[in-house]
Amino acid sequence: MSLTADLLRGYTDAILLRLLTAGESYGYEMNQELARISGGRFELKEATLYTAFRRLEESGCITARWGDEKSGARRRYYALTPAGRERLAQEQRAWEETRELLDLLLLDGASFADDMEEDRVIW
Amino acid sequence: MSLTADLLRGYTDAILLRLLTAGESYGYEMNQELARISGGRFELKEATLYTAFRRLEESGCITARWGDEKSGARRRYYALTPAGRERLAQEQRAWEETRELLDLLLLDGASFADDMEEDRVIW
DNA sequence: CAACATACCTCATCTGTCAATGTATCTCAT
DNA sequence: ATGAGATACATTGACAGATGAGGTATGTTG
Repeated sequence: MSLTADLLRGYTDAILLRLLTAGESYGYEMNQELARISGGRFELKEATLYTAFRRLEESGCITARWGDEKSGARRRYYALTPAGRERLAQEQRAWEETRELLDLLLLDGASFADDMEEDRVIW
Repeated sequence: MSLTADLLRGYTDAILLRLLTAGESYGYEMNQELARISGGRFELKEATLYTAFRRLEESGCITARWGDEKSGARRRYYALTPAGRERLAQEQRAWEETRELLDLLLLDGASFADDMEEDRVIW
């Protein structure tokens, strides 16, 4: 099972913001970077990627500029804004909370089948 | 920020399956149980809850039966099927993978701003 | 009797992801 | 030089899951 953005739905924006904390970059490169970092496990579909950039630009989390490439395809460079950094920090906190909750709801107390009748409460 | 299913999008089904490993239950009770377990942090909207049950029933992960309550509102009891257990196990594995990936992409290597020029690779 | 809790259900809408498709430039092997 | 493949961005329409708003019905309690 290869991980696509559907499982991380809602965190695409945060992931991109996080990447940009390393400095300005552009879509294609960022997606390659994601593939590299994740050991090939994760990559964004292009449509997902570029809609995310629009969203982030419109909400003031990133700014965009066209690069002045002398050769090769044109590139659109993105950079974090202060609002973007704030948003990232907030999403990171949300992730940590979500992670704990899902750990609790999905994984903790592994064995508790047929325990309902007893006083022993698993959760 | 109160956690709703939108942040855990896609894991609603797994959460319900997990609850049912403790034995047969019905929608309203399961939602209360979720609120209790999560210390009030999490609850499913009713529409989300019941669409999830439909989905799970259609995909053969749970079975449903009407309770024979002598008094009070009628209840629809759900129970895990073998397919449901298998599905849960699979979703649990998916969650663990997703969790590690998001930790990596969102949290690890906290300080690396302006390091792009150097050979020192953060990720 | 009114309010509230219990308990289930459906419909319309919104959001994020994605497949498909299109554009354009450059490199490299044949 | 021609065709394949990589680079790089963009748009469209479809789809799935979550939710707000509304509905039904019963039982309890002030």
